[in-house]
Amino acid sequence: MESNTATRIRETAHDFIAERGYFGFSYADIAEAVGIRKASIHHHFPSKVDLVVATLMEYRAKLVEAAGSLDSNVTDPLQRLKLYVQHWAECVKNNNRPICIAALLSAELPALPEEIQTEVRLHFTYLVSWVKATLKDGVRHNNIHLQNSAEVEAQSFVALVHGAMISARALGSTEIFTSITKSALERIRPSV
Amino acid sequence: MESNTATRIRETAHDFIAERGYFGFSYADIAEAVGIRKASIHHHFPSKVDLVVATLMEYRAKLVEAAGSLDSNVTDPLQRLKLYVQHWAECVKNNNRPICIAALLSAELPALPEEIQTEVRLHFTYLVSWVKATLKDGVRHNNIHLQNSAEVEAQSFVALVHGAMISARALGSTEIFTSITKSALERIRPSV
DNA sequence: GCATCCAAACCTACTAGTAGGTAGTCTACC
DNA sequence: GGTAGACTACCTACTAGTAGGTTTGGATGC
Repeated sequence: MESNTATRIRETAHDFIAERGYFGFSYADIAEAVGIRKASIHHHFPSKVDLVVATLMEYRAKLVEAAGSLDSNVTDPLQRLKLYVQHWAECVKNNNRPICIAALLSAELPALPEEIQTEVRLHFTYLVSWVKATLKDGVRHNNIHLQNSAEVEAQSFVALVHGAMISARALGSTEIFTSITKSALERIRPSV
Repeated sequence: MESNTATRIRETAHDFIAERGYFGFSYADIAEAVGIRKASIHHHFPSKVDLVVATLMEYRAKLVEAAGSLDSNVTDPLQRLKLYVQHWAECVKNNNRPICIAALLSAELPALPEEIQTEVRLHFTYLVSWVKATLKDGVRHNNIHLQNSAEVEAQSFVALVHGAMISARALGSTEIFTSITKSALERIRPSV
């Protein structure tokens, strides 16, 4: 099992990536935030690539878990997407990792090491596939109404949420994130 | 008037920012790409902040010019938005600065110097206002159909385009950008 | 109960290399 | 002869990463 310190290092890395991207933080920054020495981070994560890959793997595992939990606990597919969006609205509002780190890392993707690129791609693939499955489930139950193929609608939904995070950060406005995503959810709601 | 070298430095900076973000490139990288020495860049742009601010100012000036040109040369508002999207589709396809640098910098905004944050915000404000005005113009001429307020629709449009750039980069697919934006334009087209 | 051993965790002190930035010099041209 | 633009040579601060020693907290043997 992963030690407490390793977890704290990983969580701090997540915080920094969400705030600054891959090149925007150093082992020294993490060492100071966690309250240990730089060399101790290397003990847990030999290289920066190892640390970021571990962070992304944990991040994706949490997504898979949360999505699975929604799937089995919330019967209404539209409601599942609403809860997904609501989660991010909370993050934006509280300025607590208000951006998906996979989306942020994707922005600087060509400059990132191959192993990290792979993890970022896996996150996008999974996220889109979950949204697509949820949309399809909604269509099947007459709970969601689509104007396009589930594939394109899922891609659009993911892109819109990521874009909304970025706009919210640019303009320092939680309101922007909530209004954009609210209107997106309204659009796929069946008109009774 | 700005010297040829200064322009080349600025253009190269734009390339690097679009590829790697603010922290992902150095004066040494630019010096090598342009074919001069590091110190010569400092002659034209004393600090990295100066360089990036100048790059963003030029970028915004180009946007204002292009938008003004569309406004006066293309009467059809929906067509203006189509051409805007098409411009980006070309960039994505040719891998030529395939991401809006304001959107990319916005992702790492909290870590950026104040002067750069200001320029990023100005870009977003202008872009949303132009899209909003174009949407309103389309509604007035029965050329565009909106389900929400022009403000929210403009915010959503900008967010969707930025998110589509990021998804395209993540999955290495031009196709994703075009299909997402195409469906967005279809949605605001009046159903005859 | 207590010495011994071991490994994980953490440390200090260091490396080579790179970051942004500066001082001062040379050259070409109006 | 002044200025723009480029240069060499340098600075300090920081980067990721390493070498090697110290502390810590069990498990084991007697």
